[in-house]
Amino acid sequence: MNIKDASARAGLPAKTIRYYEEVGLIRPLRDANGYRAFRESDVHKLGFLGRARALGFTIEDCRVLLSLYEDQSRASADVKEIAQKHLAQISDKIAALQAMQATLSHLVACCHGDDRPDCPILADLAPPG
Amino acid sequence: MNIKDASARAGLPAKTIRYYEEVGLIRPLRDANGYRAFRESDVHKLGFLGRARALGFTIEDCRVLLSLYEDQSRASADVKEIAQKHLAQISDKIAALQAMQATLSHLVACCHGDDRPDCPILADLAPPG
DNA sequence: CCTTGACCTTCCCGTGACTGGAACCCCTAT
DNA sequence: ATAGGGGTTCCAGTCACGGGAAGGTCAAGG
Repeated sequence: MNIKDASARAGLPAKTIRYYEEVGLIRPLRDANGYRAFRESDVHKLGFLGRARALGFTIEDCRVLLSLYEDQSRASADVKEIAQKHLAQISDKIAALQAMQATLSHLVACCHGDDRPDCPILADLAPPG
Repeated sequence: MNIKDASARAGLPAKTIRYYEEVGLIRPLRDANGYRAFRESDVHKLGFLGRARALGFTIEDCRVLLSLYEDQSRASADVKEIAQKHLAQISDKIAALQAMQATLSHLVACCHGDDRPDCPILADLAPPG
């Protein structure tokens, strides 16, 4: 299977697939003409990677998750730990964004938003003094 | 005022200040020895930039906001529009992160997390079929 | 006068996870 | 022979800096 079909099957851009090979997440075979030859197992891995990335795992997390996935003697605790750390980071990001959201939505609500220069948003951004 | 004092006053790393000059957000004077000479107005702008960045505005947003800030004849509607667009992006990011959070926290709760290989997290990441 | 150490300068590389594009090769159909 | 639609590599750019090297400047102390 060439890269375009693998791309369609995995739902990932060809560029992304080449990148995943570059960083060593997959190792497709090569045809005599140099074209990548994807096996079912490669497409399967790409699907795994696409889902893991969609959940926000980093490439390095994906590397570990993939190796755990393929290790039949893994401990589920190892997977859970990675997921929990990632969850904590997600929570941190959400909290930071919600803080921005709170401040900004308040300021936006206060700004009359017409052609007059008076603006509480800029007033808040200005340093005190 | 040299860069270290400006850094302390503005609460921004010296590296960041140099970067802001590089991208044209500030234009400090130069002493005869080539050192940057920060005026009060420069420090003031840096404070503005630090706050705007803390609210998640991009550098390009900051550039526009700063010009509006210094334009006494601005229309508050212009400021409000930028803030509203930014707010929309923040909301999108929060929603995406919350979706990840929901999926992941469910999977984490389902994973017993011991030394057995059975793991619903990996099972969910695996493509169907 | 010399040295030390804390400043300052510019310049270049690295970050994460790709994306776009150039330049070029391969294969099939017309 | 050529046109097109694959494929390949490699380089540059993204965003907002941070790290670190190489070297200039300045005030204080011996």
